[in-house]
Amino acid sequence: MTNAARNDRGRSIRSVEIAFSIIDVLQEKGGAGVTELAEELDHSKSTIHSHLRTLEDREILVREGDGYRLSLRILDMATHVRDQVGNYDVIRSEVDTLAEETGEIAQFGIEEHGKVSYLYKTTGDRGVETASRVGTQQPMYSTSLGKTILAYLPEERTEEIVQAQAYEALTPMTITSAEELYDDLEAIRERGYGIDDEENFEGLRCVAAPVKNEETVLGAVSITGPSSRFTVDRIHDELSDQVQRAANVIELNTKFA
Amino acid sequence: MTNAARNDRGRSIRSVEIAFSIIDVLQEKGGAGVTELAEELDHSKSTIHSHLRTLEDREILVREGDGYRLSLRILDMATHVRDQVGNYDVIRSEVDTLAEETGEIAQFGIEEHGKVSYLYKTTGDRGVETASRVGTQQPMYSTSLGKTILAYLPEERTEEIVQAQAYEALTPMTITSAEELYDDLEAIRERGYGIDDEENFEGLRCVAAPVKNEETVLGAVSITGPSSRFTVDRIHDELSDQVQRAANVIELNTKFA
DNA sequence: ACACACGGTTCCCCACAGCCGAACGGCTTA
DNA sequence: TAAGCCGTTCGGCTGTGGGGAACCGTGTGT
Repeated sequence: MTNAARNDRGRSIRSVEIAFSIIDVLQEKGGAGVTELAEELDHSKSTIHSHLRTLEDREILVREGDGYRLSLRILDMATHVRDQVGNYDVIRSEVDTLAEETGEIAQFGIEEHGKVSYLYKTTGDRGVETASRVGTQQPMYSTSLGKTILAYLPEERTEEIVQAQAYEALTPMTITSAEELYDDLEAIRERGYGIDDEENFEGLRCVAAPVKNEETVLGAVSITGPSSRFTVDRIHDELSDQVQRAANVIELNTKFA
Repeated sequence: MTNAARNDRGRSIRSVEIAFSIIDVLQEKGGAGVTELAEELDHSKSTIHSHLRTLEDREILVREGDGYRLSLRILDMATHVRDQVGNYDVIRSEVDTLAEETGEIAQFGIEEHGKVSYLYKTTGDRGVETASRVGTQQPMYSTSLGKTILAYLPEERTEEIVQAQAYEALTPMTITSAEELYDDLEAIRERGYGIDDEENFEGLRCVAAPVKNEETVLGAVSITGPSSRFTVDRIHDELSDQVQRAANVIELNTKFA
């Protein structure tokens, strides 16, 4: 699963690929040496060596004892990225509020590369542990965030993403065809919020509301909780209002590009 | 100040340099298109184009409307990096405590590339604004964090860094020679904590204590405040104890490599 | 104490990766 | 309709970046 040459329309730059595969390994392993990287990535030591030198000069990584690890410059990059997407402060405070009010997990996500990426997440005091972490990705078709965003993306882009999905059944409830998905998107547009009814993870339900203006969706806010506390009724009567309110506040404090 | 070929021992890989210069520009500008990048970086559009394609395939950046920006994958990388350095949770909670107790700015930093990099920072309720942000860098010789770390680095590395500095006088108080610096490092080792007496920024003083075991320094904790509230006496009598206590707690909860 | 193994580093050479220029296509503005 | 601006595609020539092998410095086992 490491090396997959997927998208071969047009050439890719090999040495850049190598550089980033090095970074990937360093991220996973949390540090490695020349020889280790060389055999892991199947390149000569000299090749890896000059790459490491280049990355070190760029201060992307640091010598740490007997190997290399990624440098804190990444943290600075992360701060910039965060601020570029939307009004991070507002997003954070609204998501935090949501988590406090409900005691559950609240999240904000956007679409990237046909998947949902989490920009911010708070775990309320009785929040269940989930796999998602800030910066990680989940499928669009199995999450309330993903489906909600999808419902408000430009038609063309929606089409593109819907068609490109592999539709793996993560639970018995997962949507596994483009048709079902289109139906659900329609339903979301009608009621204004999206639901994940144990479609991504058994025993968990989520509600999400979009942050958008007339033409663009920025992303969506969601709350996640165990089905026992998140009954379908409670979602429609109470929780949907809360996420929508949060989404509105973020919307109002966001300059759309 | 953007393109400086500094360190020419050994060859660097050009295309990787280009890729990262693109990333740098995208970080600064928060997004740009092919043509813009091409002239900014003085390369042909086709070159930039294939680089962008490569980076997009790697999901390092995303098409956003009429340009590209860095993707949220960076946030995930940042999380990993944070966790690799030390026990992030403990560092955060201790630094937070410090900031609460004093109401001022508390920080944790490590040495990277001969500079101090900030891993975590909290601004207490009356904390002054400073330039430092998480992931950014400051000189070793003008900050309490830098000098304190320097005092406990392996002799060889200390030497190397001390010699490599440019010693710019940021304020009238800044240490501007290797000799003065060596003296101060000696003083730090004797008393166990380092002081920045308006050496980095006029009107601000800092105290820092190292996090180390017998052979290694991980980094250092510091508090920063206006000289009016941070009198020299108060630093020695009271604040130095507080940073040292925090440093100790972090130390005890850290597995050294 | 020695030699051996293992990691990082250096050197040089050659193939081909990657950079450029030019031409193209799509979209907006006048 | 034409002109400008953008991203994209193409092909060719050149220099760069990848590989192999030899080197060095350090740690390890006997």
